[in-house]
Amino acid sequence: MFEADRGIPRPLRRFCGQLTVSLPSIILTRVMPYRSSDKTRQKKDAKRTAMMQAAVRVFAEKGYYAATIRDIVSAADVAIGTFYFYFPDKETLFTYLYEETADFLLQTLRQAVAGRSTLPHQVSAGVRAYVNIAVFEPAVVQLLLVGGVGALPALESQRLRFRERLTAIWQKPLDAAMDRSLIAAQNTRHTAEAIAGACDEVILNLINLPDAEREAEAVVNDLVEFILRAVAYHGS
Amino acid sequence: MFEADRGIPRPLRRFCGQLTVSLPSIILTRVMPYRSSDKTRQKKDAKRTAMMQAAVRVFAEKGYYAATIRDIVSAADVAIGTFYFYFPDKETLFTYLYEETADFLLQTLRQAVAGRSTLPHQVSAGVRAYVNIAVFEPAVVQLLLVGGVGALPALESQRLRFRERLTAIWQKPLDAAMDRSLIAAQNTRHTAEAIAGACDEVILNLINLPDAEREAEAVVNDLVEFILRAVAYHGS
Amino acid sequence: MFEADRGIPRPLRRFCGQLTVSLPSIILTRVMPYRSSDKTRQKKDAKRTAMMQAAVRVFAEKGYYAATIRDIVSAADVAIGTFYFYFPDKETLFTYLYEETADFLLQTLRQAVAGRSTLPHQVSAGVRAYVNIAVFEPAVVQLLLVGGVGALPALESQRLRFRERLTAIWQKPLDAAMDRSLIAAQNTRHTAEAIAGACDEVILNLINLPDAEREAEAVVNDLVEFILRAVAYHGS
Amino acid sequence: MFEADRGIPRPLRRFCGQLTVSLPSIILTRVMPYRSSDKTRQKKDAKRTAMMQAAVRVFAEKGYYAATIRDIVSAADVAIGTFYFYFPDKETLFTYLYEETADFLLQTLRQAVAGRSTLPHQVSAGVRAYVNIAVFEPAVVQLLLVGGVGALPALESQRLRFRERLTAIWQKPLDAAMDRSLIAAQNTRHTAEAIAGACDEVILNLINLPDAEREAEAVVNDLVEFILRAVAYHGS
DNA sequence: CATGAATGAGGGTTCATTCAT
DNA sequence: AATGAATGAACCCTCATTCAT
Repeated sequence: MFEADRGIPRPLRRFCGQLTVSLPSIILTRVMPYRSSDKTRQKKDAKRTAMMQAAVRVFAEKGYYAATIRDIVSAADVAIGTFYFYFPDKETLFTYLYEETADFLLQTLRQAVAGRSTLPHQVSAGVRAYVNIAVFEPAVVQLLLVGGVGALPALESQRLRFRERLTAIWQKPLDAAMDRSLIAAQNTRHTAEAIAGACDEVILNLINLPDAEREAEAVVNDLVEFILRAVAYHGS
Repeated sequence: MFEADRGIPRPLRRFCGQLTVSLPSIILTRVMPYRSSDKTRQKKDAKRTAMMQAAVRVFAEKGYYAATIRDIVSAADVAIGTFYFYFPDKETLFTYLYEETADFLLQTLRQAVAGRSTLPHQVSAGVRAYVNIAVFEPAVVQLLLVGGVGALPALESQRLRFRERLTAIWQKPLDAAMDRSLIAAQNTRHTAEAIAGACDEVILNLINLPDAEREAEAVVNDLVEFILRAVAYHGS
Repeated sequence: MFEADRGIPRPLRRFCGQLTVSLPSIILTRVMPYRSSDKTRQKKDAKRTAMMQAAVRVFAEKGYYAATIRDIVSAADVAIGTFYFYFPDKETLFTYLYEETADFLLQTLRQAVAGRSTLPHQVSAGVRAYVNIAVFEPAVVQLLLVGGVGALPALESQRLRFRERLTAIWQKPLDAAMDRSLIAAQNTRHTAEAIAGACDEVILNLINLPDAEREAEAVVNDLVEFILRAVAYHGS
Repeated sequence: MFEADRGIPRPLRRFCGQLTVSLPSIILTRVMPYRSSDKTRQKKDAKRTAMMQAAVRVFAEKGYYAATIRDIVSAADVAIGTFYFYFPDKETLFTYLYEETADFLLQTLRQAVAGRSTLPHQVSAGVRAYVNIAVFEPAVVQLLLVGGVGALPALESQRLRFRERLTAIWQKPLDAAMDRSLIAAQNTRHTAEAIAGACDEVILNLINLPDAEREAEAVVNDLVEFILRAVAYHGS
């Protein structure tokens, strides 16, 4: 059914594969633009990025409160003061990382979905993109789904916005499909929420498996089929 | 389709309505068995129960780290020392409350599902029970889905077990139905995970609504339909 | 000339002598009224008072910035946490102590002056009161004149108000005397400032002497004569 | 009475007016003598001087502790490292600036007084010089009277020496006048202290006024009269 | 010479926990 | 049983100082 999709995620996969290294440079570098000697600045940016990577890992693993600045700086192998040279404080950094990470995830999903024209392809691309990120950059998913839950009260609204936007990504193609009577009549908002929650749960379980990468393909297929059934899709 | 279900949740609803008061006495009292004069023990149990109720509320609202012992004792209107008379420490209490709360939720779902014989009734009863708890005892759901996420590292395995058991509740009837070819062939494990995640997300969103109670019925219906479609149920 | 004054400061002296012990109970105890078992409260108040005494000493000796919470608690022989049980934070405590100390000093001067009817007696009583405090409770004077200078920006206005009120104490009798033509025509505001500054300087020097107590009498006399000459007092 | 004085401070006034710019080069340049190519040295000296000016301003405004090296270097528009090229450390610089500033003030007063032959002229010239500095170089006065109070314990003896020398400047002409019976018999030490303190207080209040410059003349006159009355001067 | 990234001791503050009353 | 004063480890953060470039 989704054979046509097989080719789709290749670039994403490769992209995500790079992510392990390059994600930070991609999602974390457009910070505070400032000029100085080019070399110095590049080095500084590189270090900031490295520290952010470390911070994402630590926050993802321990959650906001349990993660201490000491944890982060020792993960980044720098001194405490260095942290405060690059970032104003723990809360600001966390908020920033959460936002950037959410943007990265949402953008990736959005592009994956937007690039397809039929619902099955859209669902397949979206799920596959999500799974790819989870497998190759698990810290991203963990930060969003675990590390940021029950953290700062100030973050709660940010978290809700993330859920909202995530839901919207699914709801949009559903509305389009319902308009064209390709899926059953339904409250697409609730459906979209349910899809988002379903993906999260399955993917979090996937991450915890010893060899997530091998299971990924099956998970993608099962999730896609689950979703297409759940929305009652009946091809043209 | 689910008219027959209407009667089902009556008892649960009444039960849960009481929960606002009695949940703690119900789910929280089989603690550390010890004997003394009957009256004394009863009084003591009542106090412990009251403190646990307070603790659940506080933990659910603020999460493990942000909730302080002071928050809890002042919510329970006792002194700090009293806390340590009844409980060994913060972590132990939280772990215990999480376990008890999980048991309560799982038991309720399990019973709701077990009491029905067809998949639609089972799904309907399960979802309705979950929604009921969420609406009438939101702290329970919040503690399990929010307050306990990213909290203690020690809790992570407990959380996984909870997810496992929650998934199992859905998987069992699915396996039965698949055996009887009432649903499509599928990886029921993945399906069950997806259903659990879907319910969580939709219900968490429900709780955040201003008048959750009024929306509850629609949410139940949408979720049940979503699930039955997702498992590709085709009546006998 | 000031023989009549000889009797005056006796009570003050004795009072101030007690101050070494009782000043805290006098100037520092009308804090946050709250009730509990009488004994407990008394003990708590006593401890708070003791800690305030220690804090005054440390702040007076080292100044606001150089004084650390650790200095204060070790001077009071308690743990760090105890400090924060009694006081909200360093700045609040310092501000409070400064205010209370200023009130005590000003009130004492004001009463000394108000109790006399002729300018020489007023000047004599005022100076003697000031010197007494300086000799028997040097920390009070040091806190006001040294420890609080250049401390918190927030304190600067408080310090100015103190100087203002101190000046006013001198200016009032001068205005009265000028009205009755007992002193030369002059800008009493400037004169009062000058008197206040003169007293501070002489008294600070007195405190630094090895045996301030013995020198005190001479200082009082010299200061009184200085002031009476400076205002050009000519007896009835 | 003091008309003859009018001419006296002219040069000082003009000098002090320049001070706003040139004081640093005047009081701050005889540092650590070392030779190199003349031009280089000059440039270096200029930079050091500029940094010292900035430091005086910052220290005067914020006090020793609240002033950070970052404040100073950003006021001087250089990098942090540059600070440590010119000065060994914060404390040494402050101590040095305090000493230099004190020398400048004392020297100016001493010269003003030394240049007159009668007590009224001496007092007038001294007060006027002090007021001039306060008005045209307030940072100097503020550093000495505020920024250096309660700062470093190590500075305390230096501060006492400054007070000592300041007092001596007043005491010397008083002793001379007393020898010639031009003033009443008195403890000139105490009188000199009182005068010094009186001047400080009045002048500090002057600085805080919105337009100190306009008030300056009145302050000078009032202070001079105050002092001459206080020492009981009776013209030849 | 000048820079500014990097360091880490040390300061203020919080909060789980203990224990005398 | 109940209280709440007392404790101190550990947290976040600042800032004087160093040193490679």
